[in-house]
Amino acid sequence: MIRTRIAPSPTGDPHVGTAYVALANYAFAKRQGGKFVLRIEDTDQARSTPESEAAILRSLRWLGISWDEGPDVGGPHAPYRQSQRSALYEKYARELLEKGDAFRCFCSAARLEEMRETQRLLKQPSRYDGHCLKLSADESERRANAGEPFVIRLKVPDRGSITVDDMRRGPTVFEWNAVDMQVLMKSDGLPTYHLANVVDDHLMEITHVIRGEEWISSAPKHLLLYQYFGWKPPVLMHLPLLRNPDRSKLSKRKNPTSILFYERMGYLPEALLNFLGLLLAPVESEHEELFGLDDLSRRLDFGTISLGGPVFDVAKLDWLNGHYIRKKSPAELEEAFGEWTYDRAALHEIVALAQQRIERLSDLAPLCAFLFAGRVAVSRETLLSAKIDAETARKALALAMWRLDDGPLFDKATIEGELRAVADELGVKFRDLSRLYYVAISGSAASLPLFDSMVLLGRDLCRERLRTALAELGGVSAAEQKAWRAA
RNA sequence: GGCCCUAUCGUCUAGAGGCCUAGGACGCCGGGUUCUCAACCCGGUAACACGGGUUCGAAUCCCGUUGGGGCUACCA
Repeated sequence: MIRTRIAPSPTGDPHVGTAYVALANYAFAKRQGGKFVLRIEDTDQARSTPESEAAILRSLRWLGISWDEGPDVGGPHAPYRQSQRSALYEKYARELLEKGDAFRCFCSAARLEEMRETQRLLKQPSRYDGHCLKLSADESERRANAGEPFVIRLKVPDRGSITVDDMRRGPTVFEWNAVDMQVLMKSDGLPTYHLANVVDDHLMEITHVIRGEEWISSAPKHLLLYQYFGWKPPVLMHLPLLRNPDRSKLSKRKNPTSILFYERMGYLPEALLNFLGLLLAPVESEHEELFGLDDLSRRLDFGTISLGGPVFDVAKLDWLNGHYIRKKSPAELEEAFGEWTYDRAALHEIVALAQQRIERLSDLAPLCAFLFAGRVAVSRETLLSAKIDAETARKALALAMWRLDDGPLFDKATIEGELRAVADELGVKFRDLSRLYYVAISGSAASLPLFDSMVLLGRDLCRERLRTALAELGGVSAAEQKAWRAA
């Protein structure tokens, strides 16, 4: 029985890359009557949030992807949330420690940093130097008992090599002396991805690990863990990474990456699914181009999948979306629009906000139109004012984007607080800066109240409008980004 | 810097030594249809990164160069 999994980390917006990998796993499992598991990798306590987890589950469901086992539907290998499986990882880490396949490391961050710097200078691979490997078992035990903080690292051989086999790429040889002695247990007692992932994949009987290409270089560590535990490793398949138009790894700095964005923008789930599917299962003729989940399962073939990282081509997505919109009956389209647009309560709110600002009923729709739009047209002239020059404006937009990105909440108070903080940071009055935000968000300097509008629009659309306005003013260079973020 | 992956039209790709004067789709351009615009139909533009091999024959195999990407955390 084939068993695959998607293991998202609930540390932010549901990413289209997650959907892409989930789709590959789902389709591969279903194609041979296997099971597809969803597991939440929330071992990063600082960054994981329940809001993010809920959004990821919801987004995948919205796309039409379902799972046989998962935190919400349960299953024979529950729990499916790593934060609830701590005892397991502790047990296995202890086993490695006892067998001498792992060791406690008491090194300070400063020492490790210095070590890496030296290694780079000497043109050597970055790798733990084995400092704490020399500690005797007694001393290691004694220091741990004395309460000294430590991590547990994987012991990696100094010589020899390992071959990683990939369904599409075939074998790749890695020299052990270039593989780092990865931390398996953090000082907070929680496992890192590397340990948790191996333990869970084994326990959950995952037969095929289909994941992004960024994991290739840690595959040797994972395989070594399977060896140490005496477990049969899964078959590996590394998918190429989705790219920005400039070919770098798809990132929200340069592109909308959140599934929520595409949903709010008015893309249909079947269109997004088809688009992602096209990147996984190429077609030979135009007659095969339109397909759904079942067809993807039938056609997916990792043996021939293209390995050049595909650019996320929104123009093609647009075309597909148009196709699916036209294919609907008017009644279906009406229903889709109803689901997409604001609910009754929000509509009430919108009308209330507009009421005092209109003189004729016919003023209502134009005033509110920006709330129903994806992007709005902005120009340099309307964005800038006598009080705010282009430099200040660019910085104000960039800072607003970054501030609004973090934090689980996107409510009125949060937005107001963050935007006012930007004004303070720039040493300008918020009143002078507000016009910029009004134009960026609504397309006009005369509009509905800003913070309310932003809540209604949601984080994803707001971020995209700020990004669009920023691009109109010339964008932000890498150097500026670094400097501004540091300050 | 080190290690690894990768390379066909602008983009997604077909191509598994002769079927390739390299096919399709999106985009773009032109035409048709039409009360406008879309949609639709027809046509066009456009690519095997480069250099060496192997072979009777290479987009396809090998090596090198170059380009792109990833990893290099007590993040995943």
